[in-house]
Amino acid sequence: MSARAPEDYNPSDYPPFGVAVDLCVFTLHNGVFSILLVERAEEPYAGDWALPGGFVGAYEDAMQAAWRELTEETGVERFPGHLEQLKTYTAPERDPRMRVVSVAHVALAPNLPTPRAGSDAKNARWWAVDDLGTEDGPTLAFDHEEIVVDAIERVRSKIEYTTLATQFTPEPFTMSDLHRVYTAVWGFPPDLPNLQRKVQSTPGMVVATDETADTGKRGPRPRLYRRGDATAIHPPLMRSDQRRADEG
Amino acid sequence: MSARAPEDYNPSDYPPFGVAVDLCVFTLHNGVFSILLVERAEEPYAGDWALPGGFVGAYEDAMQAAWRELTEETGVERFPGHLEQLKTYTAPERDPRMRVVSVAHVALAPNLPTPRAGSDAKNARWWAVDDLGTEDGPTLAFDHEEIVVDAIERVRSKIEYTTLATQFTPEPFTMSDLHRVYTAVWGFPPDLPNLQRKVQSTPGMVVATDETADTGKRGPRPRLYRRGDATAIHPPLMRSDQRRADEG
DNA sequence: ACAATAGTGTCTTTTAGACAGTATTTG
DNA sequence: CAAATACTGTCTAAAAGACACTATTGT
Repeated sequence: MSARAPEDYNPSDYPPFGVAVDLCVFTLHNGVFSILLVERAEEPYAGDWALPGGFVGAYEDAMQAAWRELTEETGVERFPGHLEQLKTYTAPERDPRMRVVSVAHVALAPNLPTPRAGSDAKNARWWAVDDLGTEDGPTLAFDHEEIVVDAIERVRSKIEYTTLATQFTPEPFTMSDLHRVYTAVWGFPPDLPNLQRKVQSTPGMVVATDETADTGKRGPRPRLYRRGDATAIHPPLMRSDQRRADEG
Repeated sequence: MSARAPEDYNPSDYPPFGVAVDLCVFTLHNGVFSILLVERAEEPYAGDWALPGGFVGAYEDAMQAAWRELTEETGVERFPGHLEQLKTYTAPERDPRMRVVSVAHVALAPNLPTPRAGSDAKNARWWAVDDLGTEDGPTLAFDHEEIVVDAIERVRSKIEYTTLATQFTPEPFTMSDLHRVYTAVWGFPPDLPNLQRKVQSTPGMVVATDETADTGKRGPRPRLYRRGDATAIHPPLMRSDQRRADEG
């Protein structure tokens, strides 16, 4: 991956860089934990799938650039979810055209619409996270596979110790909705009664409304909740045994 | 902080950036949780204290640049500790001279020597983390105060759920040494017997040697340990009640 | 002998995890 | 009324937290 330096290379050779933001936008699409990818129309990696993103402008920081790209790429007026910086990828040859570093971000939102393919002549769609890396899944451009792997792990672990799971479901929501979020993101169902106990005993994670939902299905009408002010779950809500893949 | 864009600004104006790495190097200096800062000799911010760092070269990634700076700035041959990326800071006006983004890193190591002031005509020293932000502490240049705050929180939280605390003490070490690490970093002493139980019940966190240390002091000779392969502590070791400052 | 330190054991409280049981609504 | 769903309650096991107690070594 690393480029070979010429013989007369002096490490105080500081080239100009392009600085880009890349976005790992996650949602629950038809209940399936999914990520937004765009199909590349041009070389390099034409036909492969890439993270949406773009360059940081002269008068904005990376976060502003990410918000800007987010509304452009998802086609929503005001992106209704959460955005945070993930990590910066800087391998010298990550883009064969020029030296560019990518400040990757993670975004979460409920129920985003299927992106309009025609907006800028790029094909864009949701991919099930579970299909990535399989033969049903996309081939990823650049170092985007590495970025996506990091992003998925970030989301899966961050809903353990923060209230971010509530960002995946529109308000108001039921406890079953939240349970579906955890199940979709983690890939296995936590115990619903215990989840409910934990969520409700975390001050400020959710706020009960006095309304109930009409699910159309039989059974009692479930209570509706809204997001609270709290950001942390303490102590965390853990995916115990299922968790054998550790990070540093 | 954000620069005003001119009237005719087009966001597809993508200027060249400088890309730097900044280092938050932490150690236990005489038992005190400390960070390495260098005094600036030139404008801007002459006389203020800054994080060590430098530009990323043409043929290296940020991690390589950080390792390079680390050995240069600490004056050790091979830096004996842990290094990881923290976050990237990209505010347009963070450096008044030019547009430069900083990929900040966190480094941890045991007992680093006091840096030689004369190496490159810059004054460099360890500052007690507790003195930062007080009148005994340094004034920080650029946006380095923000970076340092993020870095401190990263270290304090990361020794909860990883084995990184063992990076702060030379091998071999005693359980009291580890206890001193947690005490210094967190600012309060966890219960020693419970800490010991937790550390020893985490498979691969430490490996007992069959040796004991001669402390010079009275009391039994404590057993010596080395670092194990494990990186995660699961479930985490938490700073319970003392922890009222939460992060997102 | 005494004081300081290392390390073990034990008791209590809390929490997670599993799951039974009850209530509510629709077909 | 049956079936599915929402939700509460209960039991058990594990872990954290507090702290007593024993053992070892130097003064």
